[in-house]
Amino acid sequence: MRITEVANKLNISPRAIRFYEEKGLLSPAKHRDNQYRDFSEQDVWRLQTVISLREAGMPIADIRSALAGMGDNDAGELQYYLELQRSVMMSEWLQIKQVIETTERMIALVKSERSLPLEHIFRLAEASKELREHRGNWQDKWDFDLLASTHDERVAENQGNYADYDRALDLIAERVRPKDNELGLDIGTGTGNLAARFKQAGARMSGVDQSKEMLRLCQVKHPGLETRVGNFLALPYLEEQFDFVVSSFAFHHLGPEQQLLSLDEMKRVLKSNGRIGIADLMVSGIPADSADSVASRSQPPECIDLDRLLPWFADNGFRADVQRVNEWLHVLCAYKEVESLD
DNA sequence: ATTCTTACA
DNA sequence: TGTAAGGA
Repeated sequence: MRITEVANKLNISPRAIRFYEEKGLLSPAKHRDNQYRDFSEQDVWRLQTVISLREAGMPIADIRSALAGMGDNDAGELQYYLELQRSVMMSEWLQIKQVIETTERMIALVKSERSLPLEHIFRLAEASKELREHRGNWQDKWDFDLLASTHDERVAENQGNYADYDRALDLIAERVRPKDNELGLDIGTGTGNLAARFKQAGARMSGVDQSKEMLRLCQVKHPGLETRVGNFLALPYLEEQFDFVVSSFAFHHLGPEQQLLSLDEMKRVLKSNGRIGIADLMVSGIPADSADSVASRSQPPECIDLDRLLPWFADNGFRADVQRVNEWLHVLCAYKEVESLD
């Protein structure tokens, strides 16, 4: 196929194709006499991959390394990158939604009073700045795969805590009480240990993880789970999809602010009467003069501060209760508060 | 008529 | 990446 034909079929300009070639993303054969490019099916397929990844906002340089990692015509790898694309688009969509919301508030302000507070303008500016910078966030997602290969070993090493780990997973399943055919989401599902418990109880489970390697292992262990590559702060699902959202030993990886954002995300994908269950390392009542006492406390490297988390549940109409498994390990369950009609 | 390369916006 | 120019 000649370049114009390919360009028309893929809806891009010939110039773009030559540009990608110049950047080392393609290397179509060229005719001996006239130097006309001749695109094989494989070339076209590869080019389509480039286009898809570009549309997801991936920089040329990253596409090059991604393509280097996968052979030609590798559908499995492409699926992963397309899932990554969905994940990124979801996250951009959320940010756009925020910009729309602040814009609407500004419109309302301009309507009522004619003044427009300066701080709102700044807020809008920062929001769109984040949106622009977001296209550079691909790099973060690469590193997680390095951890994945080690994951199984680390879990195996954790035998000391394994009893409690298992007990916590049982406990969370017991508290959330999945019913037959309910839809559930496991965030940071890893190799699917927690999700599998809920699936056995009759629920239809989806699992999100940042690492494709992790999900690959998960698919092998639990073929019945639907898995998606995604971020805790931008779950790759639409609103009100799930009856419950659960997570184990993943939440503490987030910073304090991110934990709250993540709860917002959980609420977004939850149905109106949805439940939340979290099993993780948690502490409460850290003394105000924390500097000394925290240092003196023994183990927790990263830990969830319940005093920060619990107010969120109250503010968002959840009734939360915490059950202690051991000194650090807790199980937090939250149910939608039922309006009392008296 | 098409495509190619190169330079520049 | 788009556009323009000059050649094959």
